[in-house]
Amino acid sequence: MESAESSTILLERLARILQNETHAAGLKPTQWEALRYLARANRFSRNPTALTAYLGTTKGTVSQTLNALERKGLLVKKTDPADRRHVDIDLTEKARHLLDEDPIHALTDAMAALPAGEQTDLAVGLRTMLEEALRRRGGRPFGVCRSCRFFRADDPRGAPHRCGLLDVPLSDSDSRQICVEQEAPC
Amino acid sequence: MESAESSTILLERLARILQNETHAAGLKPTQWEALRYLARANRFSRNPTALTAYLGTTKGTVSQTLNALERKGLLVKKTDPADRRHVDIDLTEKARHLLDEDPIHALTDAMAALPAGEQTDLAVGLRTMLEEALRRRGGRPFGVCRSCRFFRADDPRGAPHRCGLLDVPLSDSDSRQICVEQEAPC
DNA sequence: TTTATAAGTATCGACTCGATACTATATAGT
DNA sequence: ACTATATAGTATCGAGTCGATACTTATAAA
Repeated sequence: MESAESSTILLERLARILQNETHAAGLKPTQWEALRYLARANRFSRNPTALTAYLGTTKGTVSQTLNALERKGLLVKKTDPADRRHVDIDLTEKARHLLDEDPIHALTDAMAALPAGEQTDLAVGLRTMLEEALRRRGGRPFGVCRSCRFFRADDPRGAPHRCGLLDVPLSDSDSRQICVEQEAPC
Repeated sequence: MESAESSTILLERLARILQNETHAAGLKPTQWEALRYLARANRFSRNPTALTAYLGTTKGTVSQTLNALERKGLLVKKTDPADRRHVDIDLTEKARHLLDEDPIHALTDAMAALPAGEQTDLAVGLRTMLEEALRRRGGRPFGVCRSCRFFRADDPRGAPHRCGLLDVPLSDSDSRQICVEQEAPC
């Protein structure tokens, strides 16, 4: 179909132009994207493997990107004593302040200026395309914890909520963050 | 607005993942994009400056990309004798054959699989976002010649059509190609 | 004839990206 | 317990992107 092809080209071109707009504060587009993810990910998801899946790249590349961000003093890595293969990443205060000037905000403004209907339609189409792209490469959508089929609200044992998959207690703020393990309800 | 922010993040993430899918046949995503553009551009638009505007990058970068493609035998540059500052780019047969295996085809299939309504809505939203992004950086949308306000169909002087801006004759196939100068009717 | 502008190229440094090879660490299979 | 084997990350390579800056020609304007 002709229009599918032109939409595709539109999407590719828009993708490129938007990427190139996010060269601010001495950070590369990928570095911003990593920072954004890490700021929104829960404690099971702030590690190189999860970031690799999210970015849709390879672990080698992610390792380099994380090194670059570490050199800039934007994050700290620490090894999990329970399983010394695991690395946990924490953003620094500097990184959190930097995220206030995220160049993506200009894009959000443009998006917010769309008529409400168009905005929803666009979001639906984008999500479908993303899910299709992820399905092709065997990736995960990375939803928010609360929306997971393993999420158990109002845990009887003290903690506000609980993860039925990993069987760990969850705070209210945990439940609002992105999780690698998230799966849509069946 | 919350949903504007999540759509933005969606778009950024999709952008990245799609870009990374187009690493095929030893070409980089940018090289594919340049090839695609050059295959669709008319004779006024197959030059480094137009490509720079289309890609939304800088002329230095484009110069390098063109050099890389020339080394691979995918294009030929030639200087315009009338104005020796101008360079015209021609794709080789090799490039045209390569475009048949353009990795973007997989994406087009995904787009074509969307319900017709969603597909149109997505296209509308994408176009609006692209125009807004271009407006911000002072770029041009690069429409097809026929849809230009300077397009004159059925030229009395022999040639099928004519460009009212550059005052040159246009063939039928010219009129279906992308033009840097294209402007929407007022 | 200067001077300005336009079109491209060359080079630099930091970084991405896929690929490959490698180092730990943990888990299964026997 | 002992050896596969899988998992999580890191290191390094080569080609290329990308913004920035500086530069060369070539044309146009004052």
